[in-house]
Amino acid sequence: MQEAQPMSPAGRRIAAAAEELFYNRGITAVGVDLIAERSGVTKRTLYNQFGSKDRLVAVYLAERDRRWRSLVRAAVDACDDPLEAVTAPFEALWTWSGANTRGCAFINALAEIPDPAHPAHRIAADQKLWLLNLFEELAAAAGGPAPAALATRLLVLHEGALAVQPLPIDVLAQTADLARALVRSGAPPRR
Amino acid sequence: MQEAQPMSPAGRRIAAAAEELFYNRGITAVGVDLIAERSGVTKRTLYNQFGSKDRLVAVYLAERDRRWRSLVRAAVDACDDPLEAVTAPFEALWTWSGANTRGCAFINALAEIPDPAHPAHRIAADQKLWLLNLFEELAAAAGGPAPAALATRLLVLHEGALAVQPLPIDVLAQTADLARALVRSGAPPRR
DNA sequence: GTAGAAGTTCACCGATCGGTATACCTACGA
DNA sequence: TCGTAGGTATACCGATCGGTGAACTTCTAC
Repeated sequence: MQEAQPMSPAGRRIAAAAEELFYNRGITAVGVDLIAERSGVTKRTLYNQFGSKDRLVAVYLAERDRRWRSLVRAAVDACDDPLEAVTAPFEALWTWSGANTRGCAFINALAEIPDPAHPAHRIAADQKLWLLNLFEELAAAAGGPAPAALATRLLVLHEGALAVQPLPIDVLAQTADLARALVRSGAPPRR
Repeated sequence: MQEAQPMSPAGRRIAAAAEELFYNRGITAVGVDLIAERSGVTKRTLYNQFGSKDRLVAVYLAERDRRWRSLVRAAVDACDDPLEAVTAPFEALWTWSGANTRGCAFINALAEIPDPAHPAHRIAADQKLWLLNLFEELAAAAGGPAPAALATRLLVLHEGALAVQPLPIDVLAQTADLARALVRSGAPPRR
């Protein structure tokens, strides 16, 4: 998984069009013909570059994942205080979901692709597990009492904030506040 | 919207098959032919009963919503302590999502149906707003200081717990614990 | 005894799905 | 100068999509 995909100009245009369409309209609902037309490219070129729709879907998610991770990493690295760093992904979330009202691309992808054998399924699931792991590392580094439990709770908060994005309510600031409170107080009562 | 749908036997079989298929495979990915075959019914009958696929999708979500709400209502009503009642929906969630690993049907539907004008979109969105409203009512009844803010946070927790369902991690118990801690810390001691 | 609702059978519709075949054009490096 | 990689244009494939038309059966209620 180390390939830096030296995409051709046409390949990049296809990937960009695919991302916009897949995210905003859903993966299954968007046909390859439409993607080709939107990127000003022949269907033949699309298949020369990506081989199949499934592979294009995987590239779409992998590329989005890559960009998102680098945003999160940057937010974490910008923190001096290790306690502050734990909730940095929530700050990144603020930046990431600007005017998006379509929720999380990876959760949405899991909704459309139930098959665990599909490469796109793995990419989407791995993204969540990566974040969970990051939370745990950061929590441990901050010296809290139960880093794994805290990480689980932060992940739930994070995914919850994303999940309600399509609704006409503003939630991000409150969620970030709650996350910070959780981190500061250590992990609340184990039963 | 008060119709109690006196469905015919065939209609009920169609609705049952549609629910199973839509939930487990995704709405767009499932064709009407498959639903008809699974319910042992002709496509003609399906269209006589529901008129269109869109309407069948709406019925699928409405029916699921109805069942879910009655489960939540029952869980709430079973609580004597109004403080305990606030987190009753999390207990209902425990019952609701038995072996489900496909997440929330309504979030998934929103992922596949971006068009706000689609009836199914409204049903899915309304389900979340109903829960938000319920949380606020329960929080207010319990006498807490900021019921609206607490309700928002509980909704985020609830949706987060559902959203991570497809992942191989167990989260429900911890989320319910956190929800209870939130309620307890936000409300003044009873009597 | 008969009307009407519910359901079946089966053929059919145009559109779109993911994917392929063939042939041609063009810029560029050895 | 020539091969080749990247791209275009166009036509095509079988399968499936959501949806319809028309005639026939079966059961039930008035």
